[in-house]
Amino acid sequence: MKSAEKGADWLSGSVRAAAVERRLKPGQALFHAGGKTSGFYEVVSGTVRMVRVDRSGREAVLQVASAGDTLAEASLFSPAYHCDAVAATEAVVRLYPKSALLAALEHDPATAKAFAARLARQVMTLRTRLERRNIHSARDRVRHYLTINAGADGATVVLPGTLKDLAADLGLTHEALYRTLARMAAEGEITRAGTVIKLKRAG
Amino acid sequence: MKSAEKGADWLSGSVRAAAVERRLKPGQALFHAGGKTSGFYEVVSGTVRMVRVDRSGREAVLQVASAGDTLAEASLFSPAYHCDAVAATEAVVRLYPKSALLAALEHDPATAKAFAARLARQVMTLRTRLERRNIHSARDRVRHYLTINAGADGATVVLPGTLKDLAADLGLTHEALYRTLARMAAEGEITRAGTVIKLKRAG
DNA sequence: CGAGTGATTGACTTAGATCAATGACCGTGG
DNA sequence: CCACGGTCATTGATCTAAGTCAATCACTCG
Repeated sequence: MKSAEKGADWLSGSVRAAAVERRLKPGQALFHAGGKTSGFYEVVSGTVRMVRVDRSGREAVLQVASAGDTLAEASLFSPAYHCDAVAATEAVVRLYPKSALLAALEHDPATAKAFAARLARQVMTLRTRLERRNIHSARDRVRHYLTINAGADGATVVLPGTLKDLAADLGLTHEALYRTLARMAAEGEITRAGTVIKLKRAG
Repeated sequence: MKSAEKGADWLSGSVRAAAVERRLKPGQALFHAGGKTSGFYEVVSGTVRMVRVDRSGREAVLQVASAGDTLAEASLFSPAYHCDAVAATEAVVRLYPKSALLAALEHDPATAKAFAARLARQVMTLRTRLERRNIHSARDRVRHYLTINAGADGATVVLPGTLKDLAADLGLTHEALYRTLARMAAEGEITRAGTVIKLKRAG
């Protein structure tokens, strides 16, 4: 329970030791486009919104980061931020200073490898989630999620959060998800016990 | 025009020199789940489909990689592949051997940094594309794309491919995209000249 | 014991998917 | 040099799955 040992366990102790926490009020900015980059962040609690605003005032959300998510990794390799980050709620973030990270990349192959590994896995799961969004039917989207997240037995899925969270992840309204799951259960395709779903007959 | 200098220009010469090309017929497998990992790939031409098949035969597409895309970066950090990769068309891929990459990560900080930078940027754009898919209205999705991809003047967007390609990227049917663009043009929000779109009035 | 949130189901509406047809282009082989 | 097959771009008509609005019940937390 040493304080230096909190947070991202995929970073070496020296980098974690250099981390700095910061508390944000809702609406408070973490950084602005054009500002000098100081490192990348991990959201400890609350949610932070990354927004790109073009010169004519149009806004576009690039990412909404919640507890456990990281943000602005790419800023490590850029002198200035390319978007704004604003707390959407009361929030706590942890800054991993650019200098510490880059030094580790240079001098500590193990950390470099771990960092690259994490990014590569992130790329993989993001690509998969994006691919899922290409599926139009709600039911097939749910199937995609379930088959990919099935446990070792290839049939049991334990949801990490609420059904509403899952609905958001799938890009469905919660109502649509409830109905889809209800139909799948009614037709014997799945079995449900609270937050645990079991896949039944194949295809 | 040296052959060792083809392909991913973000990799050091030594890694690129170790690359191996392979030609695939449609339906031919590049690797299988459980197989020993040999490295990650770049698609030179054609398209390759990554598919996860669970034990009961259900399939789920994880990624569809086309010319210029890379795949299986995460396999660098894993002893075995976790999905199948199958050519969807006649295709040519380039293998960057695991050993060469990992050696570079260990001994060549510049390459490690470049590799991490590429992954970080990929994570960023994937998150943005995923965020875009959270937007329900076709029109707002198009707006999101346009404001984020506007050029230096904050108004001009040059499409990288055809409108059909864009439609796929946005998760819309091409018909829906044509109609949406037509409406936006009719209402003066954009101007269009072939593959170039200009944003007009703000908000 | 209220207030807040998740889970669920019903009724209604609509944006976008589907199906279909047409014109513009473009490369290519005879 | 041109006809033909292929793809992109575009527009119309129709249909439906999913979004939206709304109400209820179960739970948990101060």
